[in-house]
Amino acid sequence: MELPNHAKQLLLQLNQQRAKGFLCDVIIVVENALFRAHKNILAASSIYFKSLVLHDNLINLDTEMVNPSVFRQVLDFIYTGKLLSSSEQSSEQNFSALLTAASYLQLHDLAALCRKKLKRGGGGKPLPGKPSTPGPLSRLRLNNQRLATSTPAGPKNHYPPTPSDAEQPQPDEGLRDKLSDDEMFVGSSGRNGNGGNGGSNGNLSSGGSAGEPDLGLDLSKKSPPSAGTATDALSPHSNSQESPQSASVSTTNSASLDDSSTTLPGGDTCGSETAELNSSSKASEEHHNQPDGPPAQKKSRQGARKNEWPKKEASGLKSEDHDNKPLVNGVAAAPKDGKAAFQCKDEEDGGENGQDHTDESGQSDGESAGGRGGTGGGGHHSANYVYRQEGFEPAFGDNLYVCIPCGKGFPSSEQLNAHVETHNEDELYIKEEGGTFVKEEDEEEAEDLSATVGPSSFGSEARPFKCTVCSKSYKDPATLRQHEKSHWLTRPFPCNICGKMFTQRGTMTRHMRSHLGLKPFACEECGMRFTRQYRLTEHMRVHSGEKPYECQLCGGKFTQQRNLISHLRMHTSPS
DNA sequence: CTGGGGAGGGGGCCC
DNA sequence: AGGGCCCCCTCCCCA
Repeated sequence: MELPNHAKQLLLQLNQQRAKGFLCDVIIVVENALFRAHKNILAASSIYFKSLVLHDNLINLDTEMVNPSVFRQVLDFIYTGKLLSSSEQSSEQNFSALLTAASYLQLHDLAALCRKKLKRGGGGKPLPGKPSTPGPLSRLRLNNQRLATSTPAGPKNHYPPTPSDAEQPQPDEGLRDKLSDDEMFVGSSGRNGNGGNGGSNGNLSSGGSAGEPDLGLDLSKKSPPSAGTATDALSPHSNSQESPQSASVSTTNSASLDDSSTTLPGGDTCGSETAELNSSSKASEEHHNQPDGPPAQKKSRQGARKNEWPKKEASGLKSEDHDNKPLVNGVAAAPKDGKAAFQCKDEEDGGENGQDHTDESGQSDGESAGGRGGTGGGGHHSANYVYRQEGFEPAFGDNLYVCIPCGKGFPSSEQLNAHVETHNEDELYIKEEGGTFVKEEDEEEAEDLSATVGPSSFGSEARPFKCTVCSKSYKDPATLRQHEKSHWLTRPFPCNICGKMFTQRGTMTRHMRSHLGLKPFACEECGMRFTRQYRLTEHMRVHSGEKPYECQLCGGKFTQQRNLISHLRMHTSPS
C-alpha cells in the first residue's frame, strides 16, 4: 500500500513551510542575502550541507561559488525538485553558474541536470567564475573553517520560495504568511511598526517588478548613490499600520531590490525580497493583534518614531560602508579591493570610543557628531580588535583572524583564541593610557550616581580572584578569565554579518539577534516585542505604572534606572 | 527653541 | 550560554 502523492505532498508542505519561515532552523548567508531553510532538508540534499548544518545555524557560502540569485534557484530546486525556467534563468550562463554552485554544494543531481542542459544547449563553454578554484571538497574544508556559529535563525529574513513553488498568496495573505511563528519575530519594534515607509522608499519602483527574482535579505549597507535610500535589508520600517496597502510585499521589496541592485557588486540582480518581511511581519502582527487600545499617545509616538530604525540600522551595519566588505565567512571575505578585511575602526577613525566604534564613524547622516565624539580619541580599547593590516594581506591568505602581538593569522576565531591563550598574557594586556581611561572616569561618575541609586555592583563578599591589570576581583576564576579578556588586544568573537568583534560570545550572539531582528520577548499588553527579556521587564512598567526608581534629591520617580541616572546628572551638572 | 522625561536600542560585563 | 544589569546613544514628546 502506498500513497502515490505522498512524497510530492510532503515536499510541497515543506516548501510552503519554508515560505512562511515555519520551523526553519538554519539561515544561509550568500553575499548579502539571507535564506531560511530546514536543516533536515538541506542535509538530505547534500553531504556538504549535511556537514554544514550539523553544528551551525548560520551558514555562509562562498560567494565565489554561488551568488544569491543562483542560490535561490538551488534552494528552490532542493525543495521542489524542479529547475525553474524563466527566460533569464534558462540562459546558458545561468546554468553554468548553477553548475558551479551545484558542484560546490555537492548537489549531484542538480549538477547533472545543469550539465545536461548545457550540453543540450551546445555549451562546452568554460564555467564562469573560477573553474580552476579549489574543488568543492577543499572549498568545503575552507568553509567549514570559516563557518561561524550558532545563531538562532530569524524567521523573516528568509528567502522565500518563488511564487511558483509555494502557494502564491494574495497580498494580504502574503503578509500573514510571511509571519512566522510568534516565538521568533523579525522586525522593528512596535514603535516603527506603523511607521510608514520611513520616508526612504521614495525612489522605489513599485510592485516587485514582475519576474524579478525574489531575493534574500540584503545585508549590505553600502551607500547607494542617491541619498534617501536608507532603507535596507534589515530595515523593518516600511509598511504602515495606517496604510496596510503600503505594506505590501512588493513595495518594500523593491526597496531592497532597488537598493541592492545598485549596491551589490557585479550588478547581480539579486534584489531583496525579504526586507519587507521584517516590516510586514510587524505590521501584520499589529494588524492582527491590534492591541486594544494602546493609548493614542503611544500610537502617535510609534508613528512619530518611524524613522528611528533606518538610522539605527544604518549605523548598525555601517561597517560595510567603509570598505564594502563582503559579508561572508565569519569575517569579511577576501576583500576585492585588497583592503583590510577587518580594519580596526578605531584606528580608521582616529580612536573613537570603543563602544561606538562600529557604528558612528563615517556615517553621512552626521550621527557620529553626537554624544561621545568629545571624548578625545577616548576609545577605551582603542586597539582591541583583531586587525587585519593592509600590508599583511598576502601573507595571511585565508587566515583572517590575526593576533596583533605576534602577527600570526588564523582561519577561525577559535584558533586565534586558542593561540592567544598561548601567549604570556602580560603581552596581551593593553597598557591603557591617555584617553583610554575615559571610561574609568565614566565609571566613577556612574558610581557616584549609583551611590544614590543603589548598592554598588562590587560588594564586599569574598572575591579572591583579582585582575592583575585593573584590580577588580571576582568570585571565581572563570569570571576573572572572562574579565581579563577585556584587557586583551584581540576580540575573538566576530559578527558574521558586519564583522564587528566582541570579547564575549554571548555579546556577539546577542548582537547577531539585532541583525536578524529576532525579538522573542513580547509584551502581552501591547504586543511590542523586544530582543531581551530585560527590556520587556522594563517595558512592562509602562503598563503597570510602576516607578521603582526614586530620586533622593527631589523625589522624582522613574520607571527606568537609566532615566533616574540621567535625571541625577541634571541635578549634579553645573548647568 | 530648549530642557527634561520617557523609552527603544546597542554594547560591556558580571553572575 | 544565557540572564540580568549597567551604561550610553538616540529619538520623540511635551511643557
